[in-house]
Amino acid sequence: MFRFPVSLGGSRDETRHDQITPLDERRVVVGEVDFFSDKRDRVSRENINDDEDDEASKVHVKMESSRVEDNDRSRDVNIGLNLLTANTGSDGSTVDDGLSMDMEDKRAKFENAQLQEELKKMKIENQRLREMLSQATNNFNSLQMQLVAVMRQQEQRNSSQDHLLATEGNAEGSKRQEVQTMVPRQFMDLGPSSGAVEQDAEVSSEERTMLRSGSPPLLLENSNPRETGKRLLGREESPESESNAWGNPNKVSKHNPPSGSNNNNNNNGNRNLIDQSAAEATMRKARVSVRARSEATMITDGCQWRKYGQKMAKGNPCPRAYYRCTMAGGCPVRKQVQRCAEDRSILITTYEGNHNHPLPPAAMAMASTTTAAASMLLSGSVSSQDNLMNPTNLLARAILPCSSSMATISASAPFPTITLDLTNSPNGNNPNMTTNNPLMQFAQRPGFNPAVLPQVVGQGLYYNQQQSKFSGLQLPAQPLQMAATSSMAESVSAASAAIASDPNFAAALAAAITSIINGSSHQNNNGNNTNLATSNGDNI
DNA sequence: CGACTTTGACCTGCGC
DNA sequence: GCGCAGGTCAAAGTCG
Repeated sequence: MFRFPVSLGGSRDETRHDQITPLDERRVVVGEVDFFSDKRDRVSRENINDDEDDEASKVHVKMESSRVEDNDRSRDVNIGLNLLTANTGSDGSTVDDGLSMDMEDKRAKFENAQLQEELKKMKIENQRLREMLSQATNNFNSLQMQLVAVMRQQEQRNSSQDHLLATEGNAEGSKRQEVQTMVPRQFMDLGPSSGAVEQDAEVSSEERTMLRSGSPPLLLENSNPRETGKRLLGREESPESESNAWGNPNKVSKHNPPSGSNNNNNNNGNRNLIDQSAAEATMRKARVSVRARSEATMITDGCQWRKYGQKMAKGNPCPRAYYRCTMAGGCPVRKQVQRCAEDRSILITTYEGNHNHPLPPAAMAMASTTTAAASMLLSGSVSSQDNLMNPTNLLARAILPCSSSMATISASAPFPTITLDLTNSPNGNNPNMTTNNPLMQFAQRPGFNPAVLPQVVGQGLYYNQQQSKFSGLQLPAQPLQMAATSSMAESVSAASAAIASDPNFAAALAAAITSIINGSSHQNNNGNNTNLATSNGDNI
């Protein structure tokens, strides 16, 4: 009995090519015809390429010499020519002066062609370097602008602090500043902690041992009362309460302040808790939006979803669908799916929340992507495009080592949202992305399934998340470090090379992303280590 | 029969 | 205070 492959969508041709059964002879004929036509196409394409090459050399040779036909022949036998010139045997004995002149001529033309090839390569390389330079310049400008913004913020903070000092006293003001500076850190802690089950399932045993033996949480918490509240709050949250919080963010803002005011008569404590609840609310509202071209109604991300609502959004003729994760009861993760109003082939999927249950690898990847993106989004103090250039934003650097147009952070949206745009085409506005961004190289492969990319991204980001987790817990990140590449540029080129050479694009991409992230995390770990130094001083 | 989708009603925040 | 828009709920319908 033979089972015929059933394709429930996607390209049928692939399965037909792969699985041909003896009873399938009629289809084999079709397959053979198709294959032949492919092959013929390929052959003809190669011929065309050869012709193009010949055309190029012809053009060149025409400038050098009028004997075009010889050039064609020399192109055809250029390897043989080398052998002939090296061979002074029997053939050589019959060569007269006229023929040797002809051979020399051919050799010269061959060398010309080689030089032409090298020149072409150099031009391409030159162009690439120029593009990299312009991007580096852009990055530099962005960083410079960000630095200015940060300095301005610092100034504003100082001025407001002075005001506080005048009104509330020194201690109050300094504590307030500390709270402000701690908020991003808290975000980094919150993300992983909220998905504790999922995280723990993936952390290796050694890492867990390190977590427990290296720095007992209670010790840390007791030693640093400022962080105690935050950590306890982050960890003691039951999935149910979190689910409620995610389900209705407004409830958070309603419920949390009274609890804070009940527990603390101290103004400082109140402020801390209010800040915490606000920060948590912000974290929970953080969203990761993925734009991808897809005809399907939904991106398959490995999770089970249940639709719980549909609404017509203003300004978009396509309805917005609301889904809830049903892989575990009370999972707070939700997603919205909507087609783009301008281009209906673009599917916009917006995720929010962290899963509270173990996930299959594919789903885990997407979950890691959203969590990491949310952490990245909220770990920075500024919600702007410039923030993407912050070296600590691993996601940004992992996804856009060379370009900032693939992901954007929206500060104007009601919730902080990071958008991963996978819809840019090679013919789009930013051709640099295709040449320098390994993700885009992958995304633009024929037959690329947009649903796969977030998963692959997630695989890489997952390691990021782990590192964020550790850094959030004030643990040394060095044991997790792998051999870091010397620079981002090397990582990118290595990634490109890996993808280009490996037929298994998914595996190659995973390797590439890992290498990129290693490069990033190396830089980031340096940053973390500086944090570590200060926080260790507090904690120990 | 259970899981899922559909769809109208309801709740909440926000701007005027 | 009112209306609007976004988001959620829950009853009814559908499907395997």
